Amino acid sequence: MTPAEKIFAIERFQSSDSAPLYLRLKKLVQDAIVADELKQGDSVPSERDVAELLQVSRVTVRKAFLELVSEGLLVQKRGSGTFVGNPKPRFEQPLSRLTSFSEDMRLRGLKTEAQWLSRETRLPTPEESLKLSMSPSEYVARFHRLRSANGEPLAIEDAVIPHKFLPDIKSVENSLYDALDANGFRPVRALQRLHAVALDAVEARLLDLKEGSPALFIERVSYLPDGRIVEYTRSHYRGDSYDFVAELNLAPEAKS
Amino acid sequence: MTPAEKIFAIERFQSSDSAPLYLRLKKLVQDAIVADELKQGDSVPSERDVAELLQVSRVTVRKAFLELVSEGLLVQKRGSGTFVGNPKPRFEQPLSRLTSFSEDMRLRGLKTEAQWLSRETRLPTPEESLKLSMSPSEYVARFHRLRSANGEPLAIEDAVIPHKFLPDIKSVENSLYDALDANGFRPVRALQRLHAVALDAVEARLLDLKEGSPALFIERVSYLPDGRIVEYTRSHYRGDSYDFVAELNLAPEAKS
DNA sequence: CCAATTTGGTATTGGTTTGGTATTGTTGTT
DNA sequence: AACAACAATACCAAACCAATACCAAATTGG
Repeated sequence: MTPAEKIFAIERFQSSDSAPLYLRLKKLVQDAIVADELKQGDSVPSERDVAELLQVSRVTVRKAFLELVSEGLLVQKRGSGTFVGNPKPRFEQPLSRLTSFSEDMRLRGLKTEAQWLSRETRLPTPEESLKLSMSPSEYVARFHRLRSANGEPLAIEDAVIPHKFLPDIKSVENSLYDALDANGFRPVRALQRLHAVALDAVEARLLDLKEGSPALFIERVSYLPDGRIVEYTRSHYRGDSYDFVAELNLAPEAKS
Repeated sequence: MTPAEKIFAIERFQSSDSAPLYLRLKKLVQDAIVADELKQGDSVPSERDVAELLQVSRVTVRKAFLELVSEGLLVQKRGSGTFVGNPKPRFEQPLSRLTSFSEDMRLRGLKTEAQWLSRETRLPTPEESLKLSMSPSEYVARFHRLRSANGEPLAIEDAVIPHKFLPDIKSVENSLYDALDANGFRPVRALQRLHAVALDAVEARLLDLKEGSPALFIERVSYLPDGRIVEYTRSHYRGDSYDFVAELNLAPEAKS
């Protein structure tokens, strides 16, 4: 018996409960998530498979899944499947702010400029497909720019957005998030990964530095409320002019 | 039977697993690397050869190889072939957790080592006085160490604590926060500032890198519940092995 | 040096799997 | 009797998987 068959066991589903079938299934999935039997990112059996396991129609399964999707517990993608979403940020308190470069600079009172290196609609690279969880045949909008503040180049930013969230790439003038917001697709959270790198010749020239100079490399994936990935951005921040500041709180589980 | 034929044996490839062919092949290669059957730099049979061995199309093999390439496990060169890459593990630290290096590594189940570079009580430098908001005539305890995980140097840490919070500097064996906790002075929050730097000759030698290699420089000031500053630490994390990860939430005030 | 060969790289197509929608029938409630 | 909720069947379309065919860089051998 596979884990999925265990979770979607007809015995769990059939109960003395007289609730409608779709509500019972909904609760079954909720309980499995709470019990950590289904974790974020896990794939859920297809609607047809669940329908067969539980001996109900696929539309009944669908109705249950749709409610879970609207609550962020599940994420669905036609042709791909159904996956457990991330309904709640892992940390109890927001510790860092999700802002775009423009907003960040504005908050600091700096005048920003952006030089377009590339702004185009094209197909994603395999790596971008993976990070964005999208089909390689689905178009993306790419915004590649050199960001400066007070006339000084500070960062190279390479953002990739699924085209469907930003049909008019010309609408992005300064703030990427403003443009996404205008289309009703503002991200609410993101996962960011960063480490130090040495700039290659091209990057160094753009940032007015020597090849090999240290830079902060940041890779970010951001999410809509319903769990869909809306942005994948890679940035290089020059090491000598850009500090990231974070205010931290004690991690409760770190108590020894 | 050559080693390659053994690795890419159709028996290993065919399994009861119902996963797509390309994912099975991907896993086969990953497993061979983990088992050290394929080592860094080894050449991998050509796509056509693997396709023939496993009786699938070359594009199916290609799809598996492309994902492995994007993850750094394989490297491809047209006309030359496919080789095992250098998938060195990268350590990750959540950027939003206030933990010491020891706790962080322990949470990951890694064996950590620390080599003392310096552990002494002395007067603070002017910079340290400023950061700690203390009198230059007040003693501090300094803990300067090279931190490693699994035998590999990862970070240089230079922590300064006002002496009054840590009278017995010998009590710090592994975790600085454990020792502070034992004295009732565990920090509850911190302000951290980070950017990329190039390692100088001394730092580079400690971390087994070339002078000028990129590193992440983190400066942290942490606070007791009553607002007193309890720690000022400067660390260098090598850029090639250490990722910081942050999960972010939308800043409400950033709405435009 | 150059043609042939080997290798990775790309475009296109068709079948299958998956989610998405429309419509219809049954049952309970008002 | 009318209506809403529940649950079904049937059909549509996006995405994935896997194939064939062709292109081009790099290597090899004469």
